[in-house]
Parts: sequence; structure tokens; C-alpha cells
Amino acid sequence: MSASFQCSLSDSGRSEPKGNEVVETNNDDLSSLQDSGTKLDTTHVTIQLPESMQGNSISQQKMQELIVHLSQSGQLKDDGKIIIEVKGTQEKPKERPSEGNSDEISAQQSVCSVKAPQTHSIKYVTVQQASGTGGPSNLQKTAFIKAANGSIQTKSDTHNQSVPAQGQTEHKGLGTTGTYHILTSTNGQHLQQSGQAQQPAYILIPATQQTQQINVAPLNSPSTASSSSAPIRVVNQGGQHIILQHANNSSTTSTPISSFSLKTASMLKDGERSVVVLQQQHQNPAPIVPVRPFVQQHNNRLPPAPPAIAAAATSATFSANTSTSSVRVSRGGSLGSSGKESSWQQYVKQFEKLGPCPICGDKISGYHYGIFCCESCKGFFKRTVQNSKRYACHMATPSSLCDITATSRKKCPACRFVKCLEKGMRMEAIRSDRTRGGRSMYPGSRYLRQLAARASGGSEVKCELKGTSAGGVSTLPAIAPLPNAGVSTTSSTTNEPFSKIDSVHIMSLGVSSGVAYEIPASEDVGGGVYLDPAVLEDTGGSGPASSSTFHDESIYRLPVRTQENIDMPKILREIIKVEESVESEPEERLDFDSTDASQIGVSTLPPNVTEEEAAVYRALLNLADQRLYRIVRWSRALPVFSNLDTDDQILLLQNCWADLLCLDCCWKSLPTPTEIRLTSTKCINLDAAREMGAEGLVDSLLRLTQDLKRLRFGLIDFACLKVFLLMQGELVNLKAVRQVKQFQECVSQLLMDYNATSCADVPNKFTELLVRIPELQRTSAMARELLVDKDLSPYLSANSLLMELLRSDFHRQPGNLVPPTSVGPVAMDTSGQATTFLASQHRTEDDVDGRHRGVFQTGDTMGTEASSYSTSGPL
DNA sequence: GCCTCAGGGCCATAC
DNA sequence: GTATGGCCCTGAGGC
Repeated sequence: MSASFQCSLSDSGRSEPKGNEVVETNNDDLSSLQDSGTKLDTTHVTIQLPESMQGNSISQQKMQELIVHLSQSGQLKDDGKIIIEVKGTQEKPKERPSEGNSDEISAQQSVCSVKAPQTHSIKYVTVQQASGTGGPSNLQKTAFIKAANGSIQTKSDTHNQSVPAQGQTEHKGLGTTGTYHILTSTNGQHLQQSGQAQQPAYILIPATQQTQQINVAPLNSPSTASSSSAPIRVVNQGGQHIILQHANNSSTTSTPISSFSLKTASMLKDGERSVVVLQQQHQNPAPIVPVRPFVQQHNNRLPPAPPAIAAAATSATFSANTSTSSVRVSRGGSLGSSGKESSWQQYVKQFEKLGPCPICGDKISGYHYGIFCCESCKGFFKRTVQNSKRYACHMATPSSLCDITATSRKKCPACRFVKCLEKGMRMEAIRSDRTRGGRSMYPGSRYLRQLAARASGGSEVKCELKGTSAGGVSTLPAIAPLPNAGVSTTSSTTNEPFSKIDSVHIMSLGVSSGVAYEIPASEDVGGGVYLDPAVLEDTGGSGPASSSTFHDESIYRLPVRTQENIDMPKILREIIKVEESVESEPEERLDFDSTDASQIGVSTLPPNVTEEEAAVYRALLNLADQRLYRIVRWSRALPVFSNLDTDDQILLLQNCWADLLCLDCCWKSLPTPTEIRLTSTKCINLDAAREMGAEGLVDSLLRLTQDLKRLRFGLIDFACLKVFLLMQGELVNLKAVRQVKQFQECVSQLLMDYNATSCADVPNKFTELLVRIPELQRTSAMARELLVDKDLSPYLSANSLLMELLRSDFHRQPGNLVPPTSVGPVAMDTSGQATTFLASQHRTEDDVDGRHRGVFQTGDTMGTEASSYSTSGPL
């Protein structure tokens, strides 16, 4: 969720607008204006944008997030309505009156009224935008359909404003309205264009480029550029700017925004508020170089016209050519050649005006691996990824990334590489087969984005190219921005390059050379910043599909942005934050030497087990025990869960601990599809597992890991799936059934939305993930049976959490005839009664009894010792 | 068939 | 000896 939405929603009721900001009001006057007599619960949200923005739009996704957030916060009831005002008045931002009264609502108003027919509540959201010049108007109608299962779907439609849609209240006549088209649906697919000739493009401009001037040229032909261009819509998203190209280029007479800057000062923060404001650069627009259509009719094949180039109207190569033909420059020198310059020199010339390389400040040479950057950084990035290079920053106490400039870039390749990633370079753009030429097909590649743009209309391609990478700014998918879009962004409120608060873990799995080390990364490295290890084994033809270069070597994992302005709902942020917090804890030890039998208390080994083997078992079980403690810490840090009754917490953890352990194994093993990763430096493969009698388990884990990898299982997926597994509201004896169910549904919905909107390259990802749960549960059942088959007492302390949970498993088996004489508190509350999905794994009583005999043979002692858990233990 | 453009490779230079 | 980076080659896709 965008900062503006987030902030406005976080403060209920009226708030004081300060400067250019988003405010939320509950203006009864507005309500009365919009409410056509119905007694609906009304929520008002005002989005304020400054002067000179010819319009402003909210993407459908934003709308949906807004609705979801309002629903979750209880502010939006069924049969309620929401009025979203998008203010874009003529007043100057700083002179704007402090209170948003109805008189100010002169620019736009959006109205969402709700009527809930039975199982679905259909929320129509209309966004009306006014230029103040009068003329025909259109409405974007978006239906938010809240299904019975809690999911929210959207549908879009465009219609003329003259006839208010059913269920909507009347809009105030505010002059010319424009229509923007929603580009993505909840399933991540592009919606068909409806009605208008063009569709908008979303262009993400990283906030780091706040000082970069962005020139926006009209879409129309150059000859009409100055008079009939489409206005640009600007919204804020998670510290990034989204420029939404107006779709209506046919009838609007609004003045084009020719040039504006994104200024640091415009990114205001007011407590939890974060507001984006775009300020117009010039009252009198600078000369605009018509942006050449990238495709189709004009046969202009210039490289994308960067904004700065557009500004440089007198540029030799990108002259202010007002004709449809233009000087074409190609490296082949076929056109526009000076005769003496090499083709390459000519080619490079195109980018001279682009501005500095976002990484080192050198000259941009072109679009490389996802961003505009210089040749040097291109080569550096290529070598680093291709050769799996490992760097280390030698700063003793790094608090920020080393300064990377054209002169200093050689000094710290570690920080340079992190900066490459941070600025949006994509490792998946490096080809594993090293084939030359052709179009790159990695997710997010410009080519794919162009294809997508064409498929959805074509005109926005021009816009996309125009807005692409101002001054070397990295670009992001113009449509349906990827979750890791934030890779290319930095803080929206600061120009601080980086911070080393979070870390990029580049961990080697090599035993000897595998020195785990950290490369400092930015806390601003962007929303969803997780370079999925699966990406490195992309199945795509041009990606590093079958590369063995990467996946066995390193994992590049950047933290998901968790700062306030992250573009995701609050609950999701909290979950991610908890996940990151737990992940940041020191890694568990897998120590084959320190766990001696004396600590266990049982020194008698089974006759066929050597001390050496016992040490291995002890180490592994101890590792599992440590992981379980971590799981408990994780769960207790979760919202909702931490507020549950202790009995409920115990019950829920009893139910899923093995699932979580197995999922954790898979998660850690994503970079090593042929081995299950125990720690960052130790793995177990099938051969080793066979020797330990765990071949089936490891094989199942591997298959699961590979499935998840194929699905591009990321941190958000991981975190949400864990919550999903934990919060099982169907458990018998669970007290807070409703809260648990609601939380699970909420997280499920968030994950579905996230996957639908941000993981479009993995069809049905959410469903695919859910389908894996039974397999995960089978695997975890296998693991528990394996543990039960082994007599663990020689290897594991009696008061280990693992032992306790296994004991609780035993008690939860239906029909267990011989309960242990003493049970730990973990099992006390629900012994013999709680049934779970795992309990449905049928076992015979004899089997269960026999398998557990070893586990419980010291039950009395364990019960006594373990009882401390109830007060001071993990639970 | 030509052009685009974003990949990779080569190799002189720097460290 | 290795890393760097400037220059050029390559080739799928678009027109």
C-alpha cells in the first residue's frame, strides 16, 4: 500500500493537512454531497496533490488495497461507501488551506458506494478527474467484489459520466474528466482495454532520482504535441513514484505537463505520514522533444528517449525534431552517421545526455541488465554474476555502503555489487548459456515489458520509454510492477545512499571455501527486495536457466523493505518484519563435537550405533530443537497470535511444528536443489540421507523444494505460508477460533493479492502454493514418524522442545490406549482430544505405541523437567 | 532485408 | 596474475 494510503488510513478521522499531503477526512458535508439519500456508512479519503499536476490517478491496485485496508480496519462496512477525493487544485501546495472543506473539492472526486447483494458486496469505485476546462467526461468504474471466501476481486469498466452507474452516487460536475484504465487485475493479467484508444502506463521512478528532471512529452504526434497531449497522472507508491499516463488522448484539452522534478522536499513526512508531491519544474514548459513512437506506425526506432534527452531539445542526436521522422542512430551507422565517428561512438552519443550512471556516476552507455548504466558497471555486474565472484567490504564497522564513484568504484566491489542490485540490476538477465544477441526474456526485461505494453494497447509504450530511467534511473516493469521492483529504488525521503542496517547475505555453501559473509545492503533496497534464488535457475531460455554457476554457490537475498512507506498492507509488513527479525538471529549451530552424551543424561546407546553416529544424531536433533525454539519465538512475535490464550498458542504450535520445520528446510534449501541445507555451510544430500535411513524424507523435501523454487517462492510467500500453517482455526479445543480463522484468511488474502498483482510471471502461484501444503504435511508426518522410529533419548535432552512436541503428538493420536505416565505441559491441555489434520494420518495403536516407546521411556523425568516450559520455557 | 538493442566476448590497460 | 572497462560482435525480434 502506498505511503499515502497507508498514512491516511492509519489515522482515522480528520487530520490536519500539512503542506502537500494526503489527508483523510470524514466530512459529513461531502457525504451529503455524495450520498444520494442512502444511509450508508461513509468513509472519506482525500488524496491531495499539488498544483500543476494535471490530474492524478489511483491505480486499481491502490484502490483495492485501500478497500482491503479499510475493510480490515473496520472502517468500511458492507453496504458502506467510500468517497475518495483526489485533489489537484490550482492552488500552490504551500498555500493550500489547512482544512479540506467541500469547497476545495474542485479537482476530482471519486466515489465508491457499496451495495451488498447477499454473498457478495460489490463496491463500485469511480474515479473522476477534472482538468477544469470542461468537456466530455468519462468514468472509470471499478467493481470490488468481495467474495464469500473473503477474497476481493476487481472488475473495470469505462463509461460515460453522464449516466451515473447504478449504485453510485452522483458526481459533482467538475469539468473535464479523464479516464484511466486499470492495467492489472487481481490475477495479474492485463485487462482488456475498454473504450479508450490508449491505456496508461505505469512508470516507476525511483525516489532516488528526486533531483532528476523528468520531462514528459505528449503521446500525440509531434505536430500536436503542445496542444493535445495527454496529461500525466502521478501517484505515490511505496516511496516510488508512479506516473500514470493518461489514457484519454482524444478529447482532453488539458495542458500537458512538460517537465517536473521530483524533489526531496516533496517527500514529506509527518509522523507516520509520508506524502509524495510532484512539483512542476517550469511554469513555462521547457521545449519538448516529441517522443518517437517506439513501435508501429512511425517506424522510428530510436532508443528510448530519456527524459533528459527530451529536455535537450537541441541535442545533436536527439534534436527537437517536430517531424515524424527523426535522426536515427544505430551502431551500424546506417543512419545519422557523422562519417568519422565510429558506430559505437555514435551509439554512445545517444546516451550522453542521459545523465550519470546511477551506480558510479559515469556515463551511461545503454540499458544493461535492467537499468541504464555505464559500460563499466555493466561489465562488472556481468563478471560478478557469471563468475560467482564473492566480495567483502573491508570496512570495520560499516554503517553505510562505500562510496561508489567513477574513480572509487574499483575500491570496494562488494558495495559496488550491492549498489548494482539496489539500483535494479537483475542477475537473471545474465545468460547462463552465454549466447549472444537476441532479445532478453528475463522477467522484467524491457522487451517483455514492451510486449506487455503492446498487448495492452501500445501507446503507453511511448510513455514508458519516455519516462524510463530518467538520468540513468533504473526502470521497472511498466505494468504490474514486480514485487522486487523496489530493488531499483531507495528511500523516498532521503538521499542517503545506503545503510548497512540490513544485510545481504551471500552465503557460500562450500565446506572449505564457504566463508559466509555479508555484503552490506540498504535498508532502502526496496519493497519485496528478494532476489529469489529460484530466479537464478530460471527456466526461461535466456535466463541462467540451467546454470550451475549460481545456485550452488550463493544466495543473494535482500531484505524486504519494511520501512513505513512500503507498499503493502500493514499486517503483511508486520509479518515480514517478524520474519526478518527471526531470520536475522544468529544461525543455529550444527556442532558435532559439543553435544556430548553427558548433557543428554542417557549414555546408553543402541547396540548398533557408534559414538560417531550418535554425535551426528545429537547434532541434528539439537539443530532441530534450536529451530523449534526459533519457530516459537517467531510465532510469539506475530500479531494476533501473541494475543491468543497460551493454551491456544500451544495447541496451534503443536499442530504445525513439523510442517514449519520442513518448510524451513525447504526455504533454506532453495539455492541448493539437490541438497537439503542444514546450515549455511552444511547440507545433506540423498546419499547421506540414505545412510541415515532418511532417504524418503530428504527426497520428499527436495521435491518440495524444487517445486517451491519453480514457483519462485519468495520471502513474502514463505512468511505468509508459515502463518497460514500456524493459524488453523479448525482445531478442536481451540478457544479463539474466530480470531485464528480471521487472521489466516486475512494473510491468505494478502498473499493471494500479492501473488496476483506482483507475481504475474508465475500463473496461479497462490493456488500452486496451497496445493503444496498437503505434500508438506505428508513430508512432515514422515519426519515425525522417522523421529518416533528412532529412540531419541540417547541423543536428545529430555526437556528438549522437540521431545515435548513429539510427546504431544503422541497424545493427540486418537485412540491412544497407553498414555505416558507423565506428560509435559505442552501436551497437558489437549491430550487425547485435540485432532488435527496430522492426526488424520492414520496409525495403528500398536504402531504408535511402539514408535513412541523410546520417546517416552523417560517420561516421568521429562515431565518434571519440561514443566518449566509452561512458565519460563518457549511457550 | 535492414534495424534495433541488450546480451556476450575480446583485449589493452590498470592494479 | 587478475580485474577492469572500452569497444565490438551477435542474433532474435520488429518493421
